[in-house]
Amino acid sequence: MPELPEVEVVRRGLETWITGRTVDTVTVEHPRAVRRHLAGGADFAARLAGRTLEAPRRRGKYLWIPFGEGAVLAHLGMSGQLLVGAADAERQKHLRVRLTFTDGGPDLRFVDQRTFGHLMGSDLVPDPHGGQAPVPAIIAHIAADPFEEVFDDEAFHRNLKKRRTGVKRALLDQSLISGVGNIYADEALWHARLHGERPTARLTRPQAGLLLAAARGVMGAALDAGGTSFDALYVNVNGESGYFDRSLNAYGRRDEPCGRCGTPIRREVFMNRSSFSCPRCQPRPRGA
DNA sequence: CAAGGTACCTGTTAGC
DNA sequence: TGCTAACAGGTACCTT
Repeated sequence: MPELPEVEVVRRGLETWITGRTVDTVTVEHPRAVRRHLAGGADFAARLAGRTLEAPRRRGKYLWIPFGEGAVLAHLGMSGQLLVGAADAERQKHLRVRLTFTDGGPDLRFVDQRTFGHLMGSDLVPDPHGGQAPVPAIIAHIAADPFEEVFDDEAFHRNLKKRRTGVKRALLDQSLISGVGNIYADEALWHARLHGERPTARLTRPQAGLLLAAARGVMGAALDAGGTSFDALYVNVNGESGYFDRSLNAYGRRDEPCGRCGTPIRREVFMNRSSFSCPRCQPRPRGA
């Protein structure tokens, strides 16, 4: 599933392949792919056609390609792919949007099986979190991600203290910290030896620091490995899957021994999804 | 306003 | 063999 590292791999691929190229045609193959572009698919296409694309940018799991005062914003959802390939390549079964370029070179395709992803046009506004570069207005509520210079570790801890929720919920809350999804949340919690239902209000500053370091560590390692792949759904911009799942310590490892203490990893259902943790290293908080 | 539940989706796999 | 249920889960939206 595309979380921050996977989206960054896609961004880098796009940077190589589409920066400076001018869009020729835009074909929306499925209206759901542009459902958040409220003016509709025809408007989406019209806003993009003829534009020269600048270097793609990213915050958390959101990716955007600026052009002048606006941008095309992408979220890959669970299964979205942005594929650069030969303009005459076979049509993918789940092709949602296709862009061709005036140079006649490789096209750009948004392919998305489960359709949770989307593309949309958005105006750019000054970064509400203090960054130098403008950001799409529609993601103003998305927090900086932990690899950004403007991410404030102390503010993150202060915000955790103010919350009345569990630490995994907080990690998945993109308005507190962006880019972390279910997989890297479980991995970061395992490294920090915290159960996901530990109340954020009682996290010490060292614990919060350890958690941030763990999140940066696991996502950085995944980025170095070129993104994680658990099934054929995630493919980077060049169509090649990344490999990282062997490095996972908790996620998806039910009943396998914990890498620290050997206790079988447990699976719990939380927020309608799976959570994996070590029963010994990450004991449930009392009363939870 | 914070917190938490749920709809939205489709392909694969486990189980009977 | 064929069917059904569970599962994968990010985000907007809704209710409390």
